[in-house]
Amino acid sequence: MPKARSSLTLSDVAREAKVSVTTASRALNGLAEKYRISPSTAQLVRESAEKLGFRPSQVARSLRLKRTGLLGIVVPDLSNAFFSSIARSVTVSAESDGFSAILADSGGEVEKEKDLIEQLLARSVEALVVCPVGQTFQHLESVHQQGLPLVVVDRCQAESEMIQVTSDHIAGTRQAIKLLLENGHRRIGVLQGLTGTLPCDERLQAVSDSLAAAGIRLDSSMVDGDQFTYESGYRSATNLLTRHSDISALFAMSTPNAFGAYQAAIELGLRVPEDLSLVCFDDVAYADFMQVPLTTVSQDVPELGRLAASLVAEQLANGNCPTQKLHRVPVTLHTRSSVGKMSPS
Amino acid sequence: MPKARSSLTLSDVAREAKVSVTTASRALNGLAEKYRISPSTAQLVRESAEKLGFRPSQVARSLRLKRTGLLGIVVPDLSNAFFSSIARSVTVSAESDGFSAILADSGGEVEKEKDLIEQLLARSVEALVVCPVGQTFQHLESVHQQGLPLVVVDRCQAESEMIQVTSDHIAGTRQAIKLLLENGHRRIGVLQGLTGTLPCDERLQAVSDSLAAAGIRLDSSMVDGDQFTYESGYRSATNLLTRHSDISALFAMSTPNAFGAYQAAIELGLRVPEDLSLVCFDDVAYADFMQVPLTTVSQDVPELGRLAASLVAEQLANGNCPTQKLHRVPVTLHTRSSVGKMSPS
DNA sequence: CATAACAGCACAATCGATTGTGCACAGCAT
DNA sequence: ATGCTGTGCACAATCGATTGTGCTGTTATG
Repeated sequence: MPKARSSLTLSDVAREAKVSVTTASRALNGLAEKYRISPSTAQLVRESAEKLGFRPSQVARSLRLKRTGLLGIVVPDLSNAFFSSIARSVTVSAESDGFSAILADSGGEVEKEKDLIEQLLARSVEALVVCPVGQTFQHLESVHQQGLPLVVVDRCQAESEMIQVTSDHIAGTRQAIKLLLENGHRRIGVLQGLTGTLPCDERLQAVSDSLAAAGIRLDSSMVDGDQFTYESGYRSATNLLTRHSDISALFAMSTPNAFGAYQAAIELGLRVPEDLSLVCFDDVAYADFMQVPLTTVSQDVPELGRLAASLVAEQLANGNCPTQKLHRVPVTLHTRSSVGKMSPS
Repeated sequence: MPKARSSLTLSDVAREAKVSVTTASRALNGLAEKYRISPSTAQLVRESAEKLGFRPSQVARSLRLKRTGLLGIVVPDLSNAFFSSIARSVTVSAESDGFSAILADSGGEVEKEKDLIEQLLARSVEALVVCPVGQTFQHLESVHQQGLPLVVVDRCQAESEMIQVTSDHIAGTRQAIKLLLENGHRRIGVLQGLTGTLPCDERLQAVSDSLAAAGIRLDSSMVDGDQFTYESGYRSATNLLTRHSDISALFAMSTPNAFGAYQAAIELGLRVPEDLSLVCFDDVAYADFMQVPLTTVSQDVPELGRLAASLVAEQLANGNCPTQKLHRVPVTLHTRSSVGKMSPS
């Protein structure tokens, strides 16, 4: 019965096998041949280790080998399905590469994020996957310049040498706006997420460009909101819809934004999609069971995580940066019933 | 400009300040008085450290101090909102206690779970929070007996000396069944989750007891399913509803189970709640925006995590086990519209 | 003037594992 | 009998930080 006492060290195994720690170490690490340990001795060591239930201290190995086998993940909010899904794919990938993942939740605060990254560096993580709060990047650039493998996910920074992964916000937004235009909508409002972040900025720009291509100018009074939250969606939708009674469609930058808008519409006596069409970025769980199944531009979230993990693995293996810096993951338009044809007024 | 080169050690700081490593260590750890380091020297050391951007190696400290400041968390599926929410509260609590959390995803496989726990032990985590797959506990008992602070969450084991946290499944189930009975339902089917787990078993027993108290016997043919998944819910609901055409209500053990059942009902031409009432354990995001807002028994998931974290903290602080072993967190019945009155046939 | 008393700091061992190198002994040839 | 080649294993340094104890110089006291 291998009672793994926590204080079981290699020297215990060595004593049991009546050999030196050196020999024990080599036998257990499969270096018997290289260091001419006789097969019988090696076998004896392995049996002793097994018998005692020995498990080498990763702390000691880490110190000696300068390899911790640790990966750091920082996300703004683990209770958000988007981030927990990323955390999951990164964690699982890391595990299959023999790494363990330290997960940290920044709560959406930049200062906390900096703090957590410092802590992770102090723990000698070998790589870092960060979903940054997204409005400052200095601390991340600095990590990158120190040569630590780093992958930024989702809220990237335009113009950077860092390895980054995010969705194809522009293509996704274009598809959504195209759908609205095809259904006759000309007065389209935008519910923004956290401003200053790349996903938000790119989507807004793409809305503007798509509309411009159709000869429509996106007035800034048609844009509102500043968070990816339900509350922000509710407030900004209320603002837009009361300010412009002719708005026939809303483009929401997140699912919570969209539900906030939906609630606002209900309270204003507007029916979806009859009086107001709604499209949003990010998918909804059980969308088909909603009162009004939302048309969405869904991101391939697991793929974002997997790609991030494989980019980390690549850097760890090759020791150098991949040449491509900014990686885009395709998105998918899910057409459901929240978009209606504009009634000829 | 504190360029934190990864290979910056205490001896670099010592050299910069022209003192010994010993003195540098003591100055930086606030032990200046205890070891009679002059205030000016201490100040000098601190400034040198600051100037160089020194960050002590946690690996080396861990080895020397036998304290890693690491906490292990194991969950079956991080992409499941229930577990990611638990992971979040545990992680956040750990962070505020100066710990870092290593998160591991067992994918619902017992063998993987064992493996991951072994790895965490090898990394010298100081405590473990585990949401086990839930059908075997030997490996967990063994960890507990080794004296490592361990808290089991959700799928507990009845009759154990381990510290465990779970919801009050019995009270929750009673409320749900009471609601159904009050609405005149007598033929109630049960959609089971993973059998052999405490949540599943307790809920089933509670259904049986509640019905018995009303003079109704729960026949085993009224119970079906074996997973907490959508598919299991769909299959078992289809089975039950085709087998017993007189079933007027279903008690589902999870949200996915309930949605599977809802889909099955639709396909069988049954309306909810007119033809079939539906209650489930676990809450739904945006429940009010569903076609049929589900009546649920919602668990206080963040509280499960917080309680687990505080039980860990207590063990870490006192070095001894809390006297109460099995902790129950209250649940809340959310009455929505998926339960209807039984029409007098 | 001598010596105790104390302030201020450094030496060296330690945590547990890894690794370059050296030592002892066997077998073989000269 | 001496030297040489291998085989099989152990010594000791190392990773970076912590800590009990010892050493040096200054000041105070008799």
